[in-house]
Amino acid sequence: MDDKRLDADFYRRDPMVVAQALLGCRLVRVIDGQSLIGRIVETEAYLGIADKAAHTCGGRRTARNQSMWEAGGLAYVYFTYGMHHCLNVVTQQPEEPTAVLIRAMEPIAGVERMRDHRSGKIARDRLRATDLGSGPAKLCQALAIDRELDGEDLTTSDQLWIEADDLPGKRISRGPRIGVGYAEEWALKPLRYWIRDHRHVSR
DNA sequence: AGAGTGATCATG
DNA sequence: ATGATCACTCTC
Repeated sequence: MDDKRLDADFYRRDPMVVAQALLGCRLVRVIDGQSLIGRIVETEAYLGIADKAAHTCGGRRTARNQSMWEAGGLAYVYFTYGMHHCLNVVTQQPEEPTAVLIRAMEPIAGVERMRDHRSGKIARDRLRATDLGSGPAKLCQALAIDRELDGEDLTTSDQLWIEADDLPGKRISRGPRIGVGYAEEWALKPLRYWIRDHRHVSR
């Protein structure tokens, strides 16, 4: 039953490769014995020390970003803007601090529980299907992902992992990453990937 | 287009 | 200690 779980070899590759390979895969979050599942439809690659948009730019190593310095296959969850969490998967080898940001998902299972988690920000009856996973902080809220899951090993965890899957006939688009305007020449590099024309992509 | 929000980090 | 920043979201 676990044969589709992505293993360490999947994650220990170039983040640009992993970012594209993750499109269509299933993100699984188990909470209180219930499985919440979303299909990944949008990602961004962060290329490490040289990447001026990455948290590890210039070799920065802090308490927050420590997970990015570990081996590929861990979760890197960070907190920002005083209220939002975002989920990354760590890629490559230890001391190669690269990662892929999960930017959007299509809710697949446990949708009512996701709505519960998202209610409060938006009144429950105003929540549309695309309000559950069409952004990195929205999907973390829907899946109840916070810093407690930072450093979680996605290859062995019973709370959070990713399974191989595909969307037959999907087309991949790419473009500049969102929200990294400060990153100078790195701001415009096409390191954001998404499934073309998919409803649940952000923006 | 602007506000909200507080952990995080570089500075000193 | 302090101040600036922020891989975002919501509402206007």
